[in-house]
Amino acid sequence: MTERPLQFQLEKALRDSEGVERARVGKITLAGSRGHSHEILTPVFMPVGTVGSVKGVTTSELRAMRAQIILGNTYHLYLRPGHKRVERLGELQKFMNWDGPILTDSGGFQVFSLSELNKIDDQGVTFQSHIDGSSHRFTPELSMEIQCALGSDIVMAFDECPPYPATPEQVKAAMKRTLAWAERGLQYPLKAHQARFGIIQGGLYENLRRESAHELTQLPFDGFAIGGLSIGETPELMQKMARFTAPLLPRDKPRYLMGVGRPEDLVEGVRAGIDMFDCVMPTRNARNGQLFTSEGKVNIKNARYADDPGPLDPECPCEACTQYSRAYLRHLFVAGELLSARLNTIHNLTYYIRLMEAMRRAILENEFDEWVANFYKTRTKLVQIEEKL
RNA sequence: GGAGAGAUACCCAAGUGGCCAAAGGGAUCAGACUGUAAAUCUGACGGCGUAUGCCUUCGAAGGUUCGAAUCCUUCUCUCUCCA
Repeated sequence: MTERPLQFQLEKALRDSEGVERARVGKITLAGSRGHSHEILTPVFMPVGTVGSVKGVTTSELRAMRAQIILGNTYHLYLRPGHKRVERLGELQKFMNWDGPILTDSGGFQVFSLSELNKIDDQGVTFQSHIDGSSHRFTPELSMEIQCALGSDIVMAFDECPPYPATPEQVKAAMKRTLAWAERGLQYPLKAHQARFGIIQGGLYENLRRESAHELTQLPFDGFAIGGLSIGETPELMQKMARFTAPLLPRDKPRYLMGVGRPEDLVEGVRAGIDMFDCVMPTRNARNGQLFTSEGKVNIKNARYADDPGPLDPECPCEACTQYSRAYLRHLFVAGELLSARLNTIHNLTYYIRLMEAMRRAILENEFDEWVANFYKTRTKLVQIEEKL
């Protein structure tokens, strides 16, 4: 009897005031390729490495900050350097020298983000490459073929992420298509170690989310993702939909909120009952000079840090915080030094990963509510200081 | 000493009678960023005001004109070439 490529052990779940299971702690075990299994402690934040690189940092740096799993992107790696080449070079894990697990996004998000360059029909999507304008056709089958070649540990279904705002009819059509594509993708054989996640769509319509979850969870996926959020709606609406959708997903499988988000969105996501998150925010914002700290966000380019000899975040153990001053980090950013992007990225990812670790600990120690209250109190410290000035 | 060119906002630089508080770039200041077409994008950038507004500015002083960064006179300074 072959083991499933993914097993999820729910260690603890807290109930909210209405008795619904919410914030939870668990352990994902992935079979892994080449006989190396992986364990992921949840809740977890997954750094995004779209083109086979978490921008600005090495894989040894990712290991040092205790990143447990990272993302790669099907569409981007298919275009460059080509999934077959990656496979020849030992699959994505070996190619990028990352010994941990990898989740690949299916290219579904690019249906949304590159919407001006594509045409969707029931069979698939015809893209124009953002690199050279050449035409490419993606189908659920091709997405699976590419992810199979990449050898990722978690394979995402190829979905359609409709834009926001969209009419119920549009969202419903995308949701139905996502469902049909999910079933087609499941027919495609993957490697033995590869787990599959389905993606719930339905926009901001509760009935569509419910229908999507109901249908999709009948299919033999190893985990379920909530897609189609954080695409322009307010954070409050996004959080509300995540909170609505999370309990619709099986309690014995991982729940993944795609593309989210700000630190407070992660807190609200965990509180809603989500296990996995990914977002470009810590890496992209790092390159743009916005840093997340235990006291709130810091725009390191601000003039007020020019003479600040203190650490970026006194509570952070990362290299940027322990070895350099705010004044120096600001100088690096203003001067356009590459080291700025690297140190900022190391810091933001460290902050995100430690945030998840802290939430996991708080849940296990039955202190989650207090922890959340304290989170909101301390992270507004900078804002309060500003208001006083 | 002779000939020529020039002086515009923090810097570089357009502008040769009204559409000019003055293009563009840089610097500076601030903001945004949510399954990465992003080391990207947006805004402010003489002063005051919420503002249609008012005040001060294009080397200096004076003049022409209804109106001047723009035309005239003188002065100051800078650069290039020739001696």
